Amino acid sequence: MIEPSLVWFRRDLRLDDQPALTAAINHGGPIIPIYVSDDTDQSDWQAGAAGRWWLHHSLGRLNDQLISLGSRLIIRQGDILSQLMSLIEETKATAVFWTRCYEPASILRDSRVKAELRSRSIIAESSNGQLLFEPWEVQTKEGRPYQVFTPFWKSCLNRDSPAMPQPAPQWLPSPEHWPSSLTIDHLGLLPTISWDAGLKTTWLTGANSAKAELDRFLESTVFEYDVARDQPAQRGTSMLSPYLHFGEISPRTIWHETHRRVKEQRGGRESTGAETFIKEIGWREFAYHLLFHFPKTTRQPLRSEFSRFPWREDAEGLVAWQRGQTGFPIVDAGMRELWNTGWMHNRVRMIVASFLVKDLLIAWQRGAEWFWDTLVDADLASNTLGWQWTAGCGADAAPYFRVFNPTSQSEKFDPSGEYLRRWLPELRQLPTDFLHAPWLAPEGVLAKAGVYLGHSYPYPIVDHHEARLRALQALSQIKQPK
DNA sequence: TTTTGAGTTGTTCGA
DNA sequence: GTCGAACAACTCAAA
Repeated sequence: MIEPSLVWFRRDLRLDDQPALTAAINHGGPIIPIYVSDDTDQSDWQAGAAGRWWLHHSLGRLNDQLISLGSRLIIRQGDILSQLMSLIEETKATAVFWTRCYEPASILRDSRVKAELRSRSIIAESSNGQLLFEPWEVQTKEGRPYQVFTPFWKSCLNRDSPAMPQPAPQWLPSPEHWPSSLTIDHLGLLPTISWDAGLKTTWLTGANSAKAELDRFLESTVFEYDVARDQPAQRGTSMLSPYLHFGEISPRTIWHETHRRVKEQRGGRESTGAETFIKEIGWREFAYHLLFHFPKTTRQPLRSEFSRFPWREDAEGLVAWQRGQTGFPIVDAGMRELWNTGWMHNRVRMIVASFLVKDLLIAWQRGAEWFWDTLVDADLASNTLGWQWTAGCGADAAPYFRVFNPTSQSEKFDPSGEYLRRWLPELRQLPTDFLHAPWLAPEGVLAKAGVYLGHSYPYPIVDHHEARLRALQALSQIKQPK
């Protein structure tokens, strides 16, 4: 008889394309799925409030799925290694399988856990279920990590296609006796004051919902993706980011399903939309590649000259930005969408980020921290890449002169003002001509729409024209002397 | 070693 | 209103 093995779930909350689970099945013997919440962990970048909310619900969905296979999820809390050891002792398990995480703190923790387990003659195996390509496998001809996306992605596409996803098992062998388990509620992942109403109405968590969302997207949206993804009022993006972050869907599934659907519906004809979409998955890969090779970039600029950039301390500006009270409708709409739903449209993320970093000259790290706490898809790799890119201090840095104009971005990507009206009820009555820049509206128009600048909606907290010049000036300051 | 081409998402200005 | 050029210079990756 083969002793049980533990399948240690972390950010791979699914049962299909789940190599850790496959490894346990192949190993033989009963399988004990576990989740350990480490409340002793002091490392940087603990899951933020929105991410914890998502995790709570997703653990429930994973448990549901396991129950339907005759299994269940065992929940523990405490130091990882001691919890694993106590489970091993209790269940007589001789093997632990898990899917790799790539955050610097996770790598450190997992390699210690692996070494400790092996030193106790426990089988400890990790596998890749979260990325199309391992960060260390993709390298330049000189054997170095890539720092520019295009050659990185070209090199990825020249490699063998990612493996086909494995279907979920039909049934899981269970132990005679289950070890004790906490309830998910016990982990205290939900907020104590209920600010999560908007999250509840926006999201269905879990692997089944992820699959449904992918199907919806691949039905037709993906073929318009290259254009529609820039319209925040539309549902033109996949909205798969939180599922990807928690591993409720795997990038391999997205990759193969997308290619399959393009073949099916387009008979092999190329689809710019689908290609652009897969490229976005490529950006996620690139973010992990960079985080793996440059772990300090979560706090420090990749381009070192930016460590002397003259960022401003501006507590008031930061709060106005966080609360969606900057007086720039597109910025405020985005920040309120974020606060309400735990998500923000990609185009708007760029606009609000550019505004914080360039118009307010507030350090990108402050923005990254806010996103980290409020996004349900908060992902250390993507968040770091995104903010460094916007600030111009990261890989593929934006040219110094690329400063988003919030008004023209708004007019260009939300021409009808539908997105603005959705999130800014106090501006709903304004004619579209003045909606993107209410401070330019005549008194009479504002009064008729019930808008009282400085009262019902703020005046712009900066003059964008001046702020742009100030940002360009600040950037010129850090240019290499001579 | 040196050279060459290229680099996610923009804005403004002037013709 | 539309269009092309200018906006720094640098670094990366590959030949």
